[in-house]
Amino acid sequence: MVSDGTDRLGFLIHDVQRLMRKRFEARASGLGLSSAQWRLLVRVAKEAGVAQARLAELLEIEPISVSRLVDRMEEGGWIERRPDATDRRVRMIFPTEKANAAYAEVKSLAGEVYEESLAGVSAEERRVLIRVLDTIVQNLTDGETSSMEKIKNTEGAAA
Amino acid sequence: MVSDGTDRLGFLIHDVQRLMRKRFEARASGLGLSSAQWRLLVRVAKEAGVAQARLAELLEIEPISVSRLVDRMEEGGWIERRPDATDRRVRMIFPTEKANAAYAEVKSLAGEVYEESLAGVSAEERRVLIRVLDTIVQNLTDGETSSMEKIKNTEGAAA
DNA sequence: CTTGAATAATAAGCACGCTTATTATATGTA
DNA sequence: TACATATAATAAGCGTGCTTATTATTCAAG
Repeated sequence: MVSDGTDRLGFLIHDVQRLMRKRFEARASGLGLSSAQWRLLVRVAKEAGVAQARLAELLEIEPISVSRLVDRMEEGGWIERRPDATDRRVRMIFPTEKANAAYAEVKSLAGEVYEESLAGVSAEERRVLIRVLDTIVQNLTDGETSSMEKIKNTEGAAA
Repeated sequence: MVSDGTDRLGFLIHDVQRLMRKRFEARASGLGLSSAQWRLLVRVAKEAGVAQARLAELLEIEPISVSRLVDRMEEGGWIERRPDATDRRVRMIFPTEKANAAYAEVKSLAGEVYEESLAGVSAEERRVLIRVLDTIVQNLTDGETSSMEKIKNTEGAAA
């Protein structure tokens, strides 16, 4: 059945993501914190001192994306880089006082955006939404290292 | 404590969008068509000769974003710009033969990505997903115009 | 110790969204 | 007609993701 609406899934997800980001950033613009920066900050708040490479894993983005995001966040005074005593390649990332002070406020602000988004959506529908989105992430994350990576690694790996 | 998972909504939507786009572009990379270009192509296929400004409305992105997207798609041979006889400001956008030839293939390719994403998701859950995403788009689109006169809640079925 | 592979971070440059500003053309009004 | 305003498209430049390549450092073998 093509008429169940799933043929619009990509368009819908794309629109929802863009609109939610826009709405969040309109709210947070006073603070100078983007939604990508907020995502990173949440991780750093939970694991102060985390290495950038680990952050890239947690956020599921590439290390270079973390690097440039951290550049801007350091400029913005949200985080700071400190050297790791045991591995000089590593930069440990810590939230600043400014970040800790703003954390609760931004979190509740994000919550507001979620509530606005979900106006008129029942508790049961919300549960289904979250469950299905979790499933999609798993479906798309699993296959990521199963087919392409294996092929790619066969060229020089277990020689 | 409202631990229904909606506090992760922004993160989930963001991840799903990124993963779906990545998956689609991995499939379509042979054609050289990105997901943004595919979205535009769908519109142009339905309304050949549409003006860029109208495309911006339909896609809900800014005219400048359309302008640069169209630049790349013209270079890629997917669309062509033609002058409008009655308004010299306007560039009418037409799909090329290449686009028409690839259309069905890319559409089924997008469908494959949706199916992979939704593996293990029941028909009922899919219906809820699409309905809720539609609701979110409406919730977030309404407030955008900042107009005072909104005709929302026009759905007759309140529960 | 030395060599070579792996890892952490970064640089360069692209796609696609944005805001703000500019150019060309159309249109409404005095 | 002439002028002011509106509209279509584009330019410049930023943020955030990416791929590919480079540098510094660590680690594993010989």
